[in-house]
Amino acid sequence: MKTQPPSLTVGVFAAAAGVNVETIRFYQRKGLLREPGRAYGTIRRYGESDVARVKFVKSAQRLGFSLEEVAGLLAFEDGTRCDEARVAATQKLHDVRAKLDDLRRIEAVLAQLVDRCRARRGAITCPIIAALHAH
Amino acid sequence: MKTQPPSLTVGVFAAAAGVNVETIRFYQRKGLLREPGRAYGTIRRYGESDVARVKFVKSAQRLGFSLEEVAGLLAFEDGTRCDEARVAATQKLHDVRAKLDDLRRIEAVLAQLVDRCRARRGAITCPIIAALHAH
DNA sequence: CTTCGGTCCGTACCTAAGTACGGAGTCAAG
DNA sequence: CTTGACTCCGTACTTAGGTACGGACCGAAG
Repeated sequence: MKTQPPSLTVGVFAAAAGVNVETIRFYQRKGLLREPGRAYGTIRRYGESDVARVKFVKSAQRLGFSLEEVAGLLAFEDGTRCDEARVAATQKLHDVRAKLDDLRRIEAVLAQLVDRCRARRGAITCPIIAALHAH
Repeated sequence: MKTQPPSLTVGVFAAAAGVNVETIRFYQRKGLLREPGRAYGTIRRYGESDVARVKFVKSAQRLGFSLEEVAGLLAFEDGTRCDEARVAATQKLHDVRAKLDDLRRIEAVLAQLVDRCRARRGAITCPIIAALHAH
């Protein structure tokens, strides 16, 4: 596992992570991302792990985690003490599983809709709501 | 299936749906919720189906759907033409499945972390990022 | 050693999704 | 028929998550 030294400028870094430079700065202000020290000069350099981190933030966000929650997830990676991490991770695991259940329900209903629709049964009054109704 | 007539005032309705009154009005402005006509008087009445609808919106939101996307999902229920519905639903189905994949990945990593942590292997440098790294 | 794109930083602005406010109207109970 | 709680409506404010702006500075290329 070669951990190459930080070598990317913000511009390159941001592009690699698929966000814009301002977002990087924003995440730094929020404490989601370190501000690398700037050896030899006043310009900061970033590494691949930073890119991965930002990509992770974006993925988690798409799944409905707020930046604050993402910060919680990232804390595990950042070496919180084992006990705290376990408790927090267990909690998050519950959350995630609840989300999975909900999503699976939606998936089932959508799949069914598409299916019925394909079978051309005239007016399909799709019961998406009904399906979710069961909480 | 008894569809009782609208009989709830906004206040009761909002409480039943677990949101506040202003949110109801907001959803109406956004077209996510009908504004019931007000038979006999100037006060609006809502029914159980409205409650279900709002609850659905809230569920979908928790899963990372924006109100706009939720509106899209609800359009199926509201009887769009079959062809359009099928196309849109198919698209949504892809989205949902992508979300499911991501969530499952996170679930796996979290479960693994909790597990390892329970086994007390000292400092766990949890590779949440690495796991998500594979997109 | 100039030059010109990139960085740095503070501050201002933007959209989504609500929340709050205040005045006017309503309606059921006393 | 008055009161007090609730509704209605427009408008303004708030929070999260960014985006945009503009002046000063840096640093590699010519």
